[in-house]
Amino acid sequence: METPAKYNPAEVESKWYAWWMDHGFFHSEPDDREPYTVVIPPPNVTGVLHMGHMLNNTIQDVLVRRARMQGKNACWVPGTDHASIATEAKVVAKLAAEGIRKQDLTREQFVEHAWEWTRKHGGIILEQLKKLGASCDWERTGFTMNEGYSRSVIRVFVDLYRKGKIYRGVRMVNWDPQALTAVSDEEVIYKEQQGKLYYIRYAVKSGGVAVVATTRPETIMGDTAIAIHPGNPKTAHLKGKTVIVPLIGREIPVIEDEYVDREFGTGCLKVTPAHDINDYLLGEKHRLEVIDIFNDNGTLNERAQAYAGQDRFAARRQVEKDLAAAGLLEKVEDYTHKVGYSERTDVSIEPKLSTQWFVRMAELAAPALAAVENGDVQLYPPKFRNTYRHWMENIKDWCISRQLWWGHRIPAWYLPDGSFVVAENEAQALQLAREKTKNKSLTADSLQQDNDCLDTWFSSWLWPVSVFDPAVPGSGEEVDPNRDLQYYYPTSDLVTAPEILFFWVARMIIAGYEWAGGYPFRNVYLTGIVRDRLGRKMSKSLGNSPDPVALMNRYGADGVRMGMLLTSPAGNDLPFDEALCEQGRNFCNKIWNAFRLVKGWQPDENAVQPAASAQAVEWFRHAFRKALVEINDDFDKYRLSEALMKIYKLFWDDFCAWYLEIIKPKGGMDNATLDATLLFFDRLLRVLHPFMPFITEEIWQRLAERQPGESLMIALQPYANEFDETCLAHFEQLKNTVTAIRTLRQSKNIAPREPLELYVKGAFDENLFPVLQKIAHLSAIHPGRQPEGQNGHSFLTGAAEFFIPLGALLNVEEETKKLREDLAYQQKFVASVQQKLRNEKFVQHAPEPVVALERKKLSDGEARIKAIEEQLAALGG
RNA sequence: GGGAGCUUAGCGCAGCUGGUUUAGAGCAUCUGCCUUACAAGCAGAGGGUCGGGGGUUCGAAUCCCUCAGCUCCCACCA
Repeated sequence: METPAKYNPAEVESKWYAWWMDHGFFHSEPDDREPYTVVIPPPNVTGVLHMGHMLNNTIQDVLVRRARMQGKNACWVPGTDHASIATEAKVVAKLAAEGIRKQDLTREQFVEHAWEWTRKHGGIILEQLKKLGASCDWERTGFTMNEGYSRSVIRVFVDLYRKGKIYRGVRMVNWDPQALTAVSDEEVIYKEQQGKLYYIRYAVKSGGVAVVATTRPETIMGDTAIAIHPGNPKTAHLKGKTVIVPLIGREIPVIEDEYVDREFGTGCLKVTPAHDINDYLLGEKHRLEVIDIFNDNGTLNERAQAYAGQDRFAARRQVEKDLAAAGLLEKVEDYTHKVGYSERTDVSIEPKLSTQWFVRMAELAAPALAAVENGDVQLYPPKFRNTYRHWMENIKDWCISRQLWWGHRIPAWYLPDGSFVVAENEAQALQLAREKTKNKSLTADSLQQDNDCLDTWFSSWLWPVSVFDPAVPGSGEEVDPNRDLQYYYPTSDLVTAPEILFFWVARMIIAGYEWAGGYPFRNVYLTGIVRDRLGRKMSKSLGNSPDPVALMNRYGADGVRMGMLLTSPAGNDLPFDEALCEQGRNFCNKIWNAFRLVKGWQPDENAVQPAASAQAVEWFRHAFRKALVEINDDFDKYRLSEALMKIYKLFWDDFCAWYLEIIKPKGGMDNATLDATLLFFDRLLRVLHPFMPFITEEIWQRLAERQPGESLMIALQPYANEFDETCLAHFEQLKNTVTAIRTLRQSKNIAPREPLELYVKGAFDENLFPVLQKIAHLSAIHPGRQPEGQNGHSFLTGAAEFFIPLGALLNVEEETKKLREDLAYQQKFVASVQQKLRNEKFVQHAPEPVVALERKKLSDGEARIKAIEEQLAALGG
């Protein structure tokens, strides 16, 4: 096989991905091995790959590939989420562009359009993941609207209903007037906004005036009271009075409640129970009338009298004008406040009373809270435990109905009398309805299924269960023990964004305990949020996200993977910078070139292994082992970027810059060294493979003859062995010595290969002399004191003294100055250590090893001072 | 308003239960090199009184208090 001079990622990546697929390496079936399972956080079915996905899926792939190479039965389940609001919004927009309005379609027609859209766009994102190298088991690709999956969702709903954990109720919900649906609290984004505070005069029936401050003057038509603080003298004169709502002339009472802030505005609060959550609570408490003045689309209704039909914002301006004209507007102040916006449509949320379905959460949440508290489920980084606890302890009931068509339709059927039954299907519903009404002649036609869909998260929370077992035991019926669920559940690691810790992670844990007998995953790795250079979150709306596919084309998938991982410790934000991908690409290039070098070495049967090579092999063996131990430790702690950085340095610095340079043959390559080198390369590729799957497979296949179907991705990770610290320390000193010599050459303008002589005195491993001689380009190494009467440069590494004769090259003055500086530094150091040791309290209180260490520092320092003084003397200084 | 976290070289970070660290890598920067694996490279160098102040201790980047700045989560004062 010829080795191309340039590494071509595009070609290599598509080649190996297809080959891996052909050989079924991604597919998993239960067997005797230990399972390692990951379920993908399913992206929106019509979504497009963004940087967040890149990060998230790279991390998952690293974990999965590594587990596979540890001999585990790795199974990474991919799939997509039907994402009801997001998808429905897209379909509505697409139809609108074609001149079709949703309200002109039947539910069935609309859903068919949505399916068509899903079939067309769904899966694009999965194809993009393949380009990244994701080793998912594509035969298990899931979808939250699959038949089996839908059945689980419905069963779970029915099960919860029967357990009394689902109820229907009138509640204040976050209404999205554009999507015409309620959205959950979590889907409301509060934005700081420049608004106005209007001071409005309400006439008091018995004479006088009450001034009320509000940001929403258009809601006065829904006012049913004015509230004051019972202990506020400023408003005491209003107690028990009746006031008249401006413009519409309705009479409303003044109520007293401690909720009212005496300091804010005028101390007088208008109460609009239908349009403000706090007012609603006040209204409930004081049994106030509730007057809803809005239509679902945000326009005002007939109860707003003259303003009926106007949009809420237009009405606000009109009301302001009319109030001003009537002399009822005392003043208007600028006011900054926060307004809730719908995450999906970005229109401002209207608090609205409506009948919705809710899940009672408190009891369900208890085991899920305990799971994280007692460590059954580990969060990485652990700081999220606090947030998790806080949320779970204050959990509120979950509004699960959405006024949408795309999604799982709520399995409730209304009877002619207005009551309802909940069942898995229409037939069962009919049966229940007949039993309930004792009317055997009731027909399906007389049942009307609820029009709403379930919140997307009501299906996502079953993901780790349902992808393995579509038939969740939800109805209380006996379900066949499921082979896959038993084997793969609970999953091992979940990798996701912290922003959906509550949306999704917490609810999956809840669902796991409720229906699958335990936690759904052992570890949760919460990734950072990918931001742009300005620190803004990358998002489609800002258009500040680079196109991942273009990035992969430019830097190779391996390069981008490395770029994503290098600086993304769990839970920290990742300010994305293309330079990181560049670094990744450069590393690929380095690996490729190292391979070209090694591949070019032909074994020479007659060549004898040089001493330097033997030493280098011995050293690198230990260096590799040590790095491996540290890398394994990093993995155990989910410190992937640190693990990667260690491999990066191991390969680039230790393997390429030191090891390969030392063993580079001048003539023929001996077998012993070559074999060792090929083995090292093989081991390095194994450790690298989870991070950079493509280039490692390409090189591994070229490194030796392989059997058909043999692949690095199913090879085993090396085992961590004992390593020799002494050997590593000796080599470290060697490196420092070489660096000192190179620095000397640079400062004296001595060419790198100009031979020099070296005198060594003191502790230095003589076995390393051949290595030192070779890479420092020395003509000779003399053990012993520097020769008398020669000018030269002296330096220290560790406890060894070195001398290099320089003759005329040496600038005595400069050298003396340098030595004096060094001397001063050492003296200061020794002085500080002496001071410490003179401190009786230190010697008494500090543990013995610490004191001994200080003593050693002192004696080493004194020895160095002595050596420097001798050198100065030799220079005649 | 409540809670959590962060602040260490130009940048993004590591430094775990205080003592082999008078602070560590990476990238960037500067200097010298086209040395037949690699200029997407090689060799070398510089750069931080660990946000400010106080305390505990023989000893603090590390523990405590306090101030300042930033971030996130929760709540949503009209």
